[in-house]
Amino acid sequence: MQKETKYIMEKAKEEKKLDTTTEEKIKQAARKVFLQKGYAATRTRDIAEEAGINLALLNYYFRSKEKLFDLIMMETVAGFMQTMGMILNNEQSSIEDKAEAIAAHYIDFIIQDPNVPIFMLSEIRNNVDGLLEKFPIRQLVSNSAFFRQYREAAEAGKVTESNPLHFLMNLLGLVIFPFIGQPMLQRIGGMTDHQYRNMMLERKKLIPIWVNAMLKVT
Amino acid sequence: MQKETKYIMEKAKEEKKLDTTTEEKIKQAARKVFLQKGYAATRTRDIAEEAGINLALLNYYFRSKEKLFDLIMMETVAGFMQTMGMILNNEQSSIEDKAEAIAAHYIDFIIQDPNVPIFMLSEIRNNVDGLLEKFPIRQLVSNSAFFRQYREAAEAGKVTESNPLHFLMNLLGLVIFPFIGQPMLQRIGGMTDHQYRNMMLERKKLIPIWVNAMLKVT
DNA sequence: GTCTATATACGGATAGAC
DNA sequence: GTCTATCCGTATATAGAC
Repeated sequence: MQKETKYIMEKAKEEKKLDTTTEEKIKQAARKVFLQKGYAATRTRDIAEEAGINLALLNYYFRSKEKLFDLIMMETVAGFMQTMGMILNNEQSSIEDKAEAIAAHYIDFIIQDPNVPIFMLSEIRNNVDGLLEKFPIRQLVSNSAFFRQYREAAEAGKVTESNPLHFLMNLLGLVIFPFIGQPMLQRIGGMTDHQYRNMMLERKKLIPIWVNAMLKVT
Repeated sequence: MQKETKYIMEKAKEEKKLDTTTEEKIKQAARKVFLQKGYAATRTRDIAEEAGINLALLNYYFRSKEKLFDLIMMETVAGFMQTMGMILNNEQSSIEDKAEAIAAHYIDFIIQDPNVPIFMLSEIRNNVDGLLEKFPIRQLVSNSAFFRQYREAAEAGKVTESNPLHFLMNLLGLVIFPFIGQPMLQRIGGMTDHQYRNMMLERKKLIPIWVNAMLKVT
């Protein structure tokens, strides 16, 4: 009876309070600091302070700064790619639908977590070694329903540029660049954070229109 | 007579040999390493080694790592903005001409120095304090001939989206994003460096067509 | 101006008490 | 699991000889 009570309490601790676990607090703090400052510029002490824990606990739970970073990086890239794969491989939706879905999803996504793009792109540049190799990019993207649909449309003369990679980089550029260029672009526009955010939300409707127009021109 | 000879020699040293000066060698090395790895990840020893000079000379000429970085950063941003200002403030050229000029110039420019965009954008993110404040952005961009022309065209119903900032961020996104996303995009396409470079060169012609199409749609 | 040697500080990581 | 105290490598910067 006493044993059973103890067991239940431990289970509750593991499952219900998972978000307030020390380990989890460290991970969340690490995510915040790493995404803000990048790997090289963050000190393990910053993370400990942000998490409100003792520095030694970071090494106790995650062994090293690098291992903790790799974990955060993997989760972040995975979180980013997952939806991409879902959308691009939807056999039911058209090319236009997919573009709209990507714009809508990623604009909302990045507004929630604005540092994700610049973080991923600048860390991948250094981590040339083999971070991307751990993700099934060719399966998820190159061999996607989208790429097949696009090639078919090009052969049928329904789109004018035959390379689907141009289309994908255009779409992602229109969605992502305004966020990574925000410090500069917002200053050019003389806008508040709120105004800039609204402009990004506008683009959920505008980008599908623009990319559809791009599909039809010589 | 002796004085004059000495003067001539010093002048020659200053003007002709300027590129092989120790000071200049350090600057060039610093530029290379900073742009590749970012401020936090570069060590002054890396720069000294790259320049083939003694570490102490770096501090002798530039006082500190941070001062040297600030110099490189300022020159890089200035070099980037200068042509932008020239193109946007050309009273003779049309909106379409300007888009074409920007695409052509910056694609060539970034191919020569591929790290410039991700370097600028990721360092500006940290340097929130006041790097951009040192540049006359509003004068160069917000009050440019381009912004005026665009607003006039919008009023005359010749372009469908009335905010020139949308147009500018679209154009820059189409030009710049494929470079900062290269590690990911090149992998998706399964391309060699050479093939990717050719694709970027293609875009000098394609981007003007695309942005013109975007100008005309609802 | 350029070198060697070194001061000084900082950051990652661990030992060991509780 | 969590803390304090500390070790140790490394990075910036300078002192001082040449």
